[in-house]
Amino acid sequence: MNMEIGIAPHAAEPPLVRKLNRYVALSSRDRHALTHALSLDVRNVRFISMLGEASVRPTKVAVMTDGWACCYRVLRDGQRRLVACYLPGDVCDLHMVFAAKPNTIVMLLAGARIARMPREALARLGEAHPRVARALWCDAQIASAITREWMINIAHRDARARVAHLLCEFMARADAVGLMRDGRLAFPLMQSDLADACGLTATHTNRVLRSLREDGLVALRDHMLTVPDRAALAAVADFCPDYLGLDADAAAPDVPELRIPLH
Amino acid sequence: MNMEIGIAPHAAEPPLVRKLNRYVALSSRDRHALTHALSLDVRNVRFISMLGEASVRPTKVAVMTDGWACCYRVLRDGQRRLVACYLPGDVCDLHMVFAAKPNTIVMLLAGARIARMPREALARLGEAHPRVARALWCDAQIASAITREWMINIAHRDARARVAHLLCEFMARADAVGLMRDGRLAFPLMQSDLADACGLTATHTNRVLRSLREDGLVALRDHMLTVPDRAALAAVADFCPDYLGLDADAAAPDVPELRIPLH
DNA sequence: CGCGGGCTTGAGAGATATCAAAACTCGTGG
DNA sequence: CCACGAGTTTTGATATCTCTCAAGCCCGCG
Repeated sequence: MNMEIGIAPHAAEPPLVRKLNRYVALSSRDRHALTHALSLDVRNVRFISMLGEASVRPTKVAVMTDGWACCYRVLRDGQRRLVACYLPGDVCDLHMVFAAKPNTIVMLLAGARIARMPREALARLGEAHPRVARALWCDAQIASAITREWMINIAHRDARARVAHLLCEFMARADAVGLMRDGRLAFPLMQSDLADACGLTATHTNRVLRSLREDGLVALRDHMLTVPDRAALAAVADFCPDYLGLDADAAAPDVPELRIPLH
Repeated sequence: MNMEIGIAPHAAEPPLVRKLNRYVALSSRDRHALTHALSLDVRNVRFISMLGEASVRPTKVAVMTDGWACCYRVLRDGQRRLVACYLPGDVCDLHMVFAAKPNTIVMLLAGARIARMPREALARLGEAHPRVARALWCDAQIASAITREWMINIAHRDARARVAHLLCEFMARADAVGLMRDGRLAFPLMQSDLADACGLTATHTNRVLRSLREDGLVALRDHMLTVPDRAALAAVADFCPDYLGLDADAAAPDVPELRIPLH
């Protein structure tokens, strides 16, 4: 039934490859090299678990292949605050590789699968495949843009809009990697995680979710997020997905000139 | 009187070069190349003014040489929210160069000076000088870490601690580029900018500043920030400067292996 | 001297936090 | 199969921080 068989073995390409290919048109050699590199060290995560150890620079870079992960900032009193979430195709810990003293940790949620590459391997890949390197810069900048957007969300919107905005973002990102099934998304975060990401208390997040549910905008039950009318939710959230860099066409006009090696 | 003459013409090196040299030990050829590239297009800013145009990808990358700049996220209703501030040595708009549709604008404050490099020139520089490229990655990741910290600040701390934290960060960064003069810092931001960066209203920020002033922690007058006891302010703010990557020694252990070209 | 932008202060409203407890879910062991 | 218990969600009542609106003040500038 798969009519794409004649075109390319796309199904075999990891989500990261497909994503990067949207930012920068990669050659088939580029894609193969990255796909291969991502196939050498794959790990399945049965239960929620930490990726690496707190405050030590990872020697490998981890890429989500399946499932969800969360990045927490660890405060000095031991508290944790959610600062990012990762879906398939996202690089989890590049920021820690460059930090002298990483102050974040990544938690892999149950059911996640990651591919890991030694940082030297990634570096060599970047040198041999400059378009891949450029795409990784784009990706890192988009990750940054997402953080900025979370900051704006927390600083600027009221609780209802915050939660709605976060959910819209998750759906947009999930959509881009084919995780949405007619308005439904397997959603492993707890309400307290959502609260944390929105700068709210769990109690108040619960009330907000109820209010959204009562308005028929959102149903969150059994680890399943259902949004009957995404446009309506986006209106509540003032959500504009441009920052995610997802619309393939508008993607970075193929300007091959800006490159900075990832050393 | 300058006893450093015999060592190196450090004074001539732009702040960015000195900063990058802390992340990655640069060769003198690296430093010269970057210094030269930063000397070709220098611009003085008399009055507050926009860098580039809203939502157009810059063709040149701007680097602060002197003074202050602010980066705003532009919301759909035309409002602006402060998402970053730049001091000498900071790259202003690299994130816009990679974005398909930049949603931020950079404002240069009166008295700022910037150096601009065409992005192709930066790319070539990165290829010819891999250590510079790696340092630019580090710098971008630190910029990201600062954004994360602002997010935590807004989400996690009360108004007093927020303002104190932001001021601590500014002082630490200013210190690193030699802008502090015995506990005093020329401080061009208005209270409403501070408020914006902290996710507070200007009114409440004013009250917080008064409270900090009454406790003898902060004096902000005549565009001059005075902090008699930085440790005391840091305690109020729960400030830990590690994320700024400023302590030269702890800086990225010279691991030359991770490079991704900036294409 | 008058004017405007930024700073300061006040009073009241409102959104969100805090504290507390009940209801529900799900895996586990008896 | 049921009971248990930990973790999660839900609800309620109250406290409080921050916002909103409004006015006065200060100072530099035309």
